Amino acid sequence: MAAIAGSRLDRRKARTRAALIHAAQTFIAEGKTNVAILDITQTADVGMGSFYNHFSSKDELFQAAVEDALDRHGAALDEVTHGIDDPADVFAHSFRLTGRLHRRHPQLSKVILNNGLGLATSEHGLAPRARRDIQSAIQAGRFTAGDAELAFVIAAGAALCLGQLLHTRPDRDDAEATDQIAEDLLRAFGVPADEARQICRRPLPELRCHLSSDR
Amino acid sequence: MAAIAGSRLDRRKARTRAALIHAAQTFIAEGKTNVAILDITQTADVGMGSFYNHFSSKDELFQAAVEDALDRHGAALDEVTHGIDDPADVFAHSFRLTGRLHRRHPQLSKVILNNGLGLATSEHGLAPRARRDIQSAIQAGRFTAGDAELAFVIAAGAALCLGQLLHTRPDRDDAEATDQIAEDLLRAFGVPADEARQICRRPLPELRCHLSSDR
DNA sequence: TTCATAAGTGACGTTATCGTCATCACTGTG
DNA sequence: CACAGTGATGACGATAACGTCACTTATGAA
Repeated sequence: MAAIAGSRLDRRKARTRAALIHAAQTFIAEGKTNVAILDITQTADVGMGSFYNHFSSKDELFQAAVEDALDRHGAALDEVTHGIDDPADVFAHSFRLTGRLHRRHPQLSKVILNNGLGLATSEHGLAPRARRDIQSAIQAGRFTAGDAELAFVIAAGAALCLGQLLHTRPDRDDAEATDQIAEDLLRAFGVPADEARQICRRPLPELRCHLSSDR
Repeated sequence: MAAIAGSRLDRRKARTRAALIHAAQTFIAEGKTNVAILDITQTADVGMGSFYNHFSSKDELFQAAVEDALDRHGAALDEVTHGIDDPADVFAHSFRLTGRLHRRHPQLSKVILNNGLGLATSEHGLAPRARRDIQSAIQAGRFTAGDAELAFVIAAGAALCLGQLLHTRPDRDDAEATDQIAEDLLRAFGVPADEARQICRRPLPELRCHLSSDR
């Protein structure tokens, strides 16, 4: 009866729901947020009527789809940065990995970018984690920025626009651009220049897959 | 026959077109991009049939509405910064005035934010002006940033997320937050700290109105 | 004054999307 | 094996938005 088991019936329901969410993410990734519900259910390969067993409106589905995508990525970041002590390094790791995500997982990236700024102030997904990391770094004296919220604004904006840049200019080296911006941000937040450079050159761990498609 | 005159008939046509664009901007500002064409024409106080005399689709109208809004703001910025010599100061002026716009002209601000990241890479509107200013500052040796494009990414992202923050947290002082971020950006781009602070405390000129509503 | 043209108008037939509902399929239990 | 419950399904009527078109009004030239 737990969330995991639920045995069969629950699993079937979850599968249908996941198929709908994944279809929605596909459409979002293509910028198509005006698709008909019928199109969504056909893409998800479920019956039209099934839609209303799970969501009462298209907006509700899209919202769930975005939350799903972000929670997956956020959880993956938490997993990877779990053992890092230096808060500045945690921030840098998260930023650099998120920057690399735009090319490695274009669908997830576009889900994020299409919802864009709304996510920056959301209480779910990446924003609260980023705020948490920045706050930690300030409290630990690693960042000297006075206002964590403004530091977050700069970092979030850079992350979003960087994603846009990487999609628009396929010729640009994503890792190089991401690391350069991460370094700039660290300096802007008060980390000494040489140290910022060193942190942003450390090797990065692999991130596990995050989209519902990546079973 | 010039763009200005066109005498009467052209002016009438332009008025109808402007009414449609303004109506579209109103809806965009409310986050309503799914409104029916009939709603738009009613808001614009023109006949339903008139719509197709000017635009062949809703998307076309919305695109025109966004371009209109941005061009107005960009032109206003150019006007105000025309006489400033120091490129870093031009950048700071533009950024600080754009930050203040979010509260002073919420409608225009929301038009920008709703289109969000797409604008950052657009060839029209604010993006090319910002790139131009940053490039000038780098060439003049005022910014030491190596890559103008990455500097632009950080600045554009900060401007957008700042707008989102100011709409989400009405309690925050918009001028203070904007100037603080402008100062952070100048430092990130290589302007000495004390100079950055000084530049971002200079008094600002008034910006003329920019929306088609503000005749 | 008369005519030609450009723009404005809204009613109307067409099309697409919605959301419901009766029914079916699957699951687990007694 | 029969029965109850939960979810899946797609056809269907209702609704809403679309885009056209025949007509009116405004403009400017002859």
